[in-house]
Amino acid sequence: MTEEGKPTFAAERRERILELVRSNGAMALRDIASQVRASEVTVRRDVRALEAEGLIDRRRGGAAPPGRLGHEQSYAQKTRQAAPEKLAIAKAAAALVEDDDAIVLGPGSTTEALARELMGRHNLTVVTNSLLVAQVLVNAPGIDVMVTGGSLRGTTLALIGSATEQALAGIRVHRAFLSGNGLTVDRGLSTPHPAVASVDQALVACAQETVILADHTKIGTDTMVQTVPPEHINHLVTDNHADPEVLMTLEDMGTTVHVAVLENDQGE
Amino acid sequence: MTEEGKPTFAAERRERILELVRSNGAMALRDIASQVRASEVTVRRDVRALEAEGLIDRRRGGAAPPGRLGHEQSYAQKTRQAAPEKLAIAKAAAALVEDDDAIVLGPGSTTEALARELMGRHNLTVVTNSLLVAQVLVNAPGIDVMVTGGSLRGTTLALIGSATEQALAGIRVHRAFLSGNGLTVDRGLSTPHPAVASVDQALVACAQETVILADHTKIGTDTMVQTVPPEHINHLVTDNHADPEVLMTLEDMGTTVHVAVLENDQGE
DNA sequence: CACCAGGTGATCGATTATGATCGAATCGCA
DNA sequence: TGCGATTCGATCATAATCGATCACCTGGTG
Repeated sequence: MTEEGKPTFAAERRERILELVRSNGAMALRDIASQVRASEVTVRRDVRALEAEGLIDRRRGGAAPPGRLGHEQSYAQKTRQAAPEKLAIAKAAAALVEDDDAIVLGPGSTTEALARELMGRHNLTVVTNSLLVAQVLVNAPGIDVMVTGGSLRGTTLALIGSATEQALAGIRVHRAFLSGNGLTVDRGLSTPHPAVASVDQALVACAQETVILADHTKIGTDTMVQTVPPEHINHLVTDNHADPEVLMTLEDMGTTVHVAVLENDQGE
Repeated sequence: MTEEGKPTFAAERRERILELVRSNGAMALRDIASQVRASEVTVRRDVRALEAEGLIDRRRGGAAPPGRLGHEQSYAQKTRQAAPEKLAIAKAAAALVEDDDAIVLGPGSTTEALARELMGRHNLTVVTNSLLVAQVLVNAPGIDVMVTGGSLRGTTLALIGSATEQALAGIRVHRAFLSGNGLTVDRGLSTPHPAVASVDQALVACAQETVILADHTKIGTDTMVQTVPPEHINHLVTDNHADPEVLMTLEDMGTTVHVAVLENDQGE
């Protein structure tokens, strides 16, 4: 040694490591060690210290700049988490669908779950503006899927806009299954998005009966635009955590309420 | 020179896999492995982990972007067929799309690849009857996706039927990009399915210009129903394995022929 | 001069990532 | 429907790295 003109103090060496990693991206511990003329053990100690300060990301075999791995949760994962209630509701709602029926399925993870429950049905015609629903049913042998046209909305994979409403204009089906964002006794079903609301109304308009799928988190919530007034709701399918008072009031207004019971009920 | 100073940490490798799959669409496990210089076993583990996070869709033989709209059965077949050619064709065809354009994209894996190439465009309006294409473009920020209505055809995830044609009736766009099953000098573009043919004609009818995407395996093949007569084909994009005689004949008939050249023929 | 303190390097189990292999399951094709 | 081929999952083997402990070196201090 002593070849080094610089007495490599610890702090100085760490600065150098930081610079190296910042400019080179991920680096192997070995390479860092050779660059700063220190043993791997020492560099490992340094990197560990830098990691504690949040200045670096440590990983097996080396180090990398921090913050690179921002894994965002995907839509698919979100739907998986609230699954049990939605599944129960979907199973209950499936009882309202008969063979040889023609129905409308709106967008939403609950209706998507309902679609999955319908897979084995025979001679069913399903009209939907949800690409998710369409995809679920595309391989079901006994089911005809009709997709409405429209502008594709990225967040929900639903079709909306005037083209959607036009496509729905000529269609008449038995029941429409919808799942909005909020449901109250006063204002019925509501959604925060005006264009979605408009389409929801069109979906309802082409069915003889309207079925709302709403888990308890949605009941009592009101959002911006009303889509279905309470007196137009023929059926409501919800879970057993919903407020019984609300349900009774709705029944008084003529809605048939179906309560899906969760089997393994985690207490609260 | 991009030497292998890259340490290839697990986290970086997974990021790379994500990017690969996101930009290339469905990929075979083997190809991913060779791209990231890791064994298939390792890639399988990575893909499994990514799937658990909901960031990727795993399927037999490979991985695909999440979002559920998949080519389940046709996946293996399609990815193996002529992936590099299709990619090259798609890249070439992308040159025919300008910003602020309005175009029609038909169904098919080649048009789907084209859709992927268009991801970065601004102010683009894309009309399609393919749910696959719609799915690809749904997350592109600068692109409006209009989906035609219609009956969902399971094998290709395309919308067909009179509803589709009706939805297209009121639409006028600059160019239509189609990819049929066969293309000959005598009969132009053809497809084995009558209903698909009818929709293809409607797609062409609402565009000022028609662009056909066809790799060499399709050229010279004739199938049941003619969809686009040769004199209506304004542009043909194909690869450099196509029969030059056919191309010249088409050019004599007024078609502008674009030949995509394969750059890297790796690992096949 | 002896001793201590901080930093550094070396060594040794323990842990981890990776790759190979084999039975099982699945797919494609006839 | 059955068969060959492919792919998957699981287990094991290997190699690399990690964490911890110890030894050493250097400089300061009583």
